[in-house]
Amino acid sequence: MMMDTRAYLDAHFPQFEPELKAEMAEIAEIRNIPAGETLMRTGQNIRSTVLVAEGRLKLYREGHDEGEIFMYYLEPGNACALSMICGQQQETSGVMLKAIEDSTVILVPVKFMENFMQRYKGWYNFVVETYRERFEELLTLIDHIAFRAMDERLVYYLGNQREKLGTSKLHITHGEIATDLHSSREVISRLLKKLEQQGKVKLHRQYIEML
Amino acid sequence: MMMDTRAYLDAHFPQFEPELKAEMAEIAEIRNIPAGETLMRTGQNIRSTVLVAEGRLKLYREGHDEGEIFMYYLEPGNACALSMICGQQQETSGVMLKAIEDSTVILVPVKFMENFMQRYKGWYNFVVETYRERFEELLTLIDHIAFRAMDERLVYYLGNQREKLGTSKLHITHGEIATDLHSSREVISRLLKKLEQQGKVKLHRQYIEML
DNA sequence: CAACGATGGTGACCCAGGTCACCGTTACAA
DNA sequence: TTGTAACGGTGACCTGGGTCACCATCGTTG
Repeated sequence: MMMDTRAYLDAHFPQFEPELKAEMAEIAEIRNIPAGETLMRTGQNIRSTVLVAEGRLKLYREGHDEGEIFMYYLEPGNACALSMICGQQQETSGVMLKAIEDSTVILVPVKFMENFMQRYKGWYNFVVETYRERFEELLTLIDHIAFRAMDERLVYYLGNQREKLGTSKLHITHGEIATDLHSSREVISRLLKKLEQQGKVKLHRQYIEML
Repeated sequence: MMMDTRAYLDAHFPQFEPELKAEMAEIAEIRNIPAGETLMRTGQNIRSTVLVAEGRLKLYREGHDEGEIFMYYLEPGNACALSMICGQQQETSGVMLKAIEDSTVILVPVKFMENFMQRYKGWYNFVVETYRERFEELLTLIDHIAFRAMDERLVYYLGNQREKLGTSKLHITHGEIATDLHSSREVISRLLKKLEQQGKVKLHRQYIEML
């Protein structure tokens, strides 16, 4: 189904003022991203704020030499906090955005940010709230990797997945989990088995059932 | 030396519009924090944005049960990004602010934030820039603890200290470094000695000289 | 059906770094 | 002067988790 910018804004950004949505519809660009594709921000400077209209994307922090770590999901109604900030300079800051479902994003050139900020409370609140949430999320990530052991991180990860994906049958491979937690498949397999013995999950081929 | 709010603003926040500074001087509160004192934000909700006028503070992330990790310094002219966000709800988000020098902060109640944001470009730019810098800093922290080994983190830490403190004689104990990196004194001592053998630093009692 | 790739299980091994125990040195206070 | 606390050094030991090697199972495609 093909929708136009205004329809997406109406559907997922109800808190925006009608006039704001009208202005945005004029200037924004729509982009479709097929599942699996990554918007690497490692060189290509995004000069637009990214609003998610459809689908689901995963945001990763990339290590200096190979390796990555999962930060958080972006869903319809969310925005990429980084893309709101990075705009002015082409700082790329080793972050990777990957679509895990076919997704649609709305790109609003950053040059309008300041103007919208001053004229629309709906936009101001949205931006502040976005920063706040992502900041919290990064702090949570920091204390997980700094203070928690892998088994605890795994439990948290699985809980998070269930919540975000809205199902307790997680169709995710051990290898993917290992990538997201920046660990290795073997370790994740071992820990999962331990969780199964504790009766917290049930392992199946291709998916994990949470109990 | 006792200065008033306006004098501090003139000294360290030259990018603010004169009218903004005038308004702020009316409503802001000044607080002095002696060296060593901590503004724990674990329960006490800061309803004000914290601007640093004098001194130097360290911001830590606290672990769930004891333990902490150093995030970054706040210096005159900086603001605590978290205090800009957390304001509305009393979310405390396990962060600790510790003065390492006698410090003075300017507290601007958050209820003025939105208003200033819309009326003063100087304030808007300051806030956006603050978010951007701190976000970057958190991302850097994340990839250090996620991807780097302790020796590399130590080197980075020392370089950072030299830069921020403006001297290559670092008056800091091994124990403090261990706390900041969330490691243990013995490990830091061993790694420092290795760095000394590599000719990168010279160890003295009470301070470390960087070469 | 055969072959291959993706997935997952398992044991053996290794190592960074956390912990423990203990000691030496320096500074400062009683 | 003598405690005493802070600081720093060092060896012994342990463990979480990363790595390697290899094998089993399943689904898909030629």
